[in-house]
Amino acid sequence: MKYESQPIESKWQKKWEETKAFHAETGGDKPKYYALIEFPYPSGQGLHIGHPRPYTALDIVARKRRMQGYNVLFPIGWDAFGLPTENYAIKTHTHPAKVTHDNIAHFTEQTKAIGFSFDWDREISTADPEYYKWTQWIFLQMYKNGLAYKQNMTVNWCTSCKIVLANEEVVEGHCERCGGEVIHKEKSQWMLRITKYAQRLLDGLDTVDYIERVKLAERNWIGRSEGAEVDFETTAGDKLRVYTTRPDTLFGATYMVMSPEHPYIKKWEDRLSNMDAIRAYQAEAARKSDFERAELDHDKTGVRLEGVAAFNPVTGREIPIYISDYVLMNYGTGAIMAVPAHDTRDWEFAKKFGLPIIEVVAGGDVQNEAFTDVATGKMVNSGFLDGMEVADAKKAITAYLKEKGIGEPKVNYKLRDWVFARQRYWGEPIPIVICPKCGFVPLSEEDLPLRLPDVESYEPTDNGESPLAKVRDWVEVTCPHCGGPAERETDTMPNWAGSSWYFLRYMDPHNDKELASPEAIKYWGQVDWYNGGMEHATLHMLYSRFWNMFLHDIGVVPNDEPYAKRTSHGMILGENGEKMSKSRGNVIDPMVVIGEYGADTLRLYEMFIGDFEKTAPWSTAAIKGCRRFLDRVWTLYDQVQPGDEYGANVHLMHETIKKVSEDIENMKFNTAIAAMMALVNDFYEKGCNRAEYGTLVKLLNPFAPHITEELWEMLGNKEMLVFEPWPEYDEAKMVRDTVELPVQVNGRLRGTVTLPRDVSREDALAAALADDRISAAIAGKEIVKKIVVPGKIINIVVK
RNA sequence: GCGGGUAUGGCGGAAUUGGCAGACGUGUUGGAUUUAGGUUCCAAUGCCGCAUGGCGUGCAGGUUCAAAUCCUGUUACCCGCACCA
Repeated sequence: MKYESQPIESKWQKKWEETKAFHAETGGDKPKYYALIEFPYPSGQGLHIGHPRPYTALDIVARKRRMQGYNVLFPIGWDAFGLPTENYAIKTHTHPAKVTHDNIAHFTEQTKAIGFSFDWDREISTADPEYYKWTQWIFLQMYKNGLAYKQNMTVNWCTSCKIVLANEEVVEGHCERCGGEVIHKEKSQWMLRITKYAQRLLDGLDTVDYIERVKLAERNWIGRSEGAEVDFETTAGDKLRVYTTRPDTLFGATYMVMSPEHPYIKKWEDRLSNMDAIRAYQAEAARKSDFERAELDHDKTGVRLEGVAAFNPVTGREIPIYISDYVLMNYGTGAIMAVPAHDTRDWEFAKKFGLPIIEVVAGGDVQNEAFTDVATGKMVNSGFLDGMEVADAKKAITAYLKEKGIGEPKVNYKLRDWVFARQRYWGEPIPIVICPKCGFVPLSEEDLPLRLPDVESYEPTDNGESPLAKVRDWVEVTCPHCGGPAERETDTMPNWAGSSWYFLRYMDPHNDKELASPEAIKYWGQVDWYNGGMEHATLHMLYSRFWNMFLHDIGVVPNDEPYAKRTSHGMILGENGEKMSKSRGNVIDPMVVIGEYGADTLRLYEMFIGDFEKTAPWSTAAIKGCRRFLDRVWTLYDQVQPGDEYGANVHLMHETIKKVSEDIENMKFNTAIAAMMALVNDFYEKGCNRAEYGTLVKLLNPFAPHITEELWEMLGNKEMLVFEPWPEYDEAKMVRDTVELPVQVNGRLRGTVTLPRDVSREDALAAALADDRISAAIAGKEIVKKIVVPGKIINIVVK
C-alpha cells in the first residue's frame, strides 16, 4: 500500500478536532506546561512559508510534553488590529472588520491544514470588543497609576502613512512599515511611562532563561549608563546642568554644547546678541528628519552663543557655549560638557570650530585623534586627579563634586517613553474623554468596551487627526465627571497594545468579568517556553514585560516576568538565498507544498532545513528527501517482525531515544530528524520488530503527527498516539560489548582495532601494535610515546 | 563607529569537556527494475594521485602526542543599534 498523505491528514485532523484532543483544562493533577508562539497578524496574503517553522517547533515541544504527562496549554489567536488591513480597507472600500474576519477565516483554514496541536477553544482576536475591552481596562489602570499621560512633543511623523511612529518603528529615518520618509513634528500624544520600569526591565533579564542575543538586544535598547550630572555656572548668573559618563575628564572640558531645543535659549534671549543666527539654526534643526541627520554622518554644525559663557567648575576658566544638533534634547539634560581630547564627536566639533583640545588622560595623541580608551592611561593636567587611573579618578571627582554641591552621580537610560497613540481607525479606541472643564476624564470601567464606531471612510486626515475625529456623533459626549459637553479622544492605540498581554487572556479567554480569573492566572503562571522572531526582541518583548510588571504591581498577576524562557528562530529565505518577496519572485506557498507532499513532509522539512536559530534557504530538491523518508517509514511497516522487546537494534534504540529527546529540548530538531533517518536506514539493513518500530513511530509523532497516528492505528492500537507515554531510554543499554578504536601514528590515522569495551591500556596498545598497517608504519622507528585514551583513541608517537 | 554572529564537500548542514572531519539529506556518476520518463533499489562520491600516499574546516602564525574546536593576529560576509555625551 502506498503512502498517501492527504486522506490520512484529513482523517486525523478531523479526529483531533472531534475529540478535542488538545483542549487544555485549567487545573488538575498533572504538572502544567504553557508553550507559546507569537500569534500571527492575519494579513491578506495568507500564511507565509516562514510561519510553520516556529509553530512546528513549539508544536513538537507541546506534543512531547503531553506524552510526558503534562497538562499543556498551546493556544492560538490573531493580532488583528493594524495598518495593512486598514490600508486595504481604504483601497477596496471594505470595512476593516470584514477584511479582518475574512483574513482570519483564511488563516484558520490554512493553519489547521498543518496539524498543529492548538487548543482552538481558546482562540482570541485582539480586534474583538470582548478582548479589547480588557486592553482598554489595562490602559485605564495605567492612567490611574500615573503611567499614561498626554504630552506635547516632537514625534516621528511618517509622511506617507500620515501617522505618528514610535522610535522603535523608525528604521534609518524611514517608516518600518511603508518605507516612507519620517520627519519630526510637534504633536500632543498619549505616552506610557515605560522608562519608570527601565531598571526593572534590565534586572529582570537576570532572572529569566532567554537566549543570550535576545537579552543583549534588550540591554542595548534599555541602554543604561552611569555617570554624573554637573552644574556649570554661567555669565548669566545661573547654572547649566550637563550629564556625562566621563566626569574624570572634567578638567579637559573646553566648551559646552546645548541641544538647539534647549529651554535656556529662550531664557537667555535678551543677553544673546546673535539671536538671528541662533533662530535660523534652530529652524534648520527642527526641519531636519532623522534621515538627513544620519546622512550628514559626522559633519558637525553649530552656532556659538554670543553673550553668555560658562565656567569650568574645576579650572574656573571661562568657556564658550554652542548649540548643535549633535546634542539631543531627550537624553540626559540636553546639554553636555565637551571634552574634545577624549570624545570623538567633541573632537570633530572642536577641530571644525578651532576650539582648544586639552589632554587629561595620557596615552594617545589627542591633536590627531580623540583618545577614548578608559582601560589604560593616567590622568594629567587635572589638578588633584593627576596620576590616577581613570576608574579611580571617576570615583574621586564624583565624590568631590558631591561634597562641593556642584554635581552628583546619575544613571541614564536610552529607553524612551512609549508613544501610545496612532491617528488611525483600526485600533483600540483610547477610553478617555477630554472635557474643557475637567481635563482628561477616564471612562468608568462599566462603560467598557468603548467600541469603534461604524464609519464610511477610514482615510487619514491631512492635518494628522485620526479618522475618528470626523465621526462627530461619536466624538461629542457628555463629560462623565461634570455632565457638560466634552469630546472623546480620537487617537487609537498602537497595534503593540493587544499583543502586550494576550498570553494572559489565553488562560481564561471567555471571562467577561475579568481579563482572566485569578485562579487561571495562578494555575498557568509564567509562559514556560515562548518562541518568536528576533525583530520583536526590543519592541514586543519590552512592551509586554512592562505591562506584565505593571499588572504584577497592581496585584493582577503573581509573576514579575511573564516569560520563563524565550527563544528565537531564523528566517526562511528563497531558493536563491534572498528574502522571499513577490517582487523577487521567489515566494513558496505552504499550501502548494502541502498539496504536493503533505503537511507532515512540510513540517519535517522545515525542521530539517538547518539550525533552527539561523536563516536557511528553501530547497525544492531537499524537501523531496523528507517525503522520501516518510515513504520509507511507511513502507517499512510491511517488514515489521513480531517482538515485544527491542531485539538486534537495542543499543541504537536507546541511543536514538536519548538523542531525539535531548535534541528537542535544545532546539536541535535537524539532528533529531537525522538520528531517526539513520535509525530507519539501520532498520532496512537489519530488520526491525514491533517494539522497535512502535518506538520509532512515537519519536516521530511530534514531527509528523498524522502519518504516525495512522501507523499507530495500523499496529493495532485503539488509543490515539497523542497521549501515549514518551519513550524512555536506559544509558546502560546503550553500552556495546566491543568498541572500535582509531589508531594514530604521529597523529595520523593509520588503522582501527576492534576491542572489548573494558580492555586494559596495555592490551589495547598491544592489539594496536599487532595490527599490520600500524606495524608497517612504525617499522624501523623508535617509539617515543604511547597514548591510550580509553574508548577514544590510541596514538603512537615515533621518531 | 559600537555590539553580536558566521565562515566546514557542488548545495543545506553534522561533529565543541581537544580524540576517526564531512553524520543526515540533497545533488552528481555508474548499475538494476521500467517500452520510456518518473518511482524504487544497489554502488561510488572532500580534493590531488593508477597507487603506497599527500593535502584538506576563510587566511597567517602558535600551543599540543592530537586542533574545525584552545590562543594571537587578520580578512570577508550577515544581523542589531547608531551623534545616547
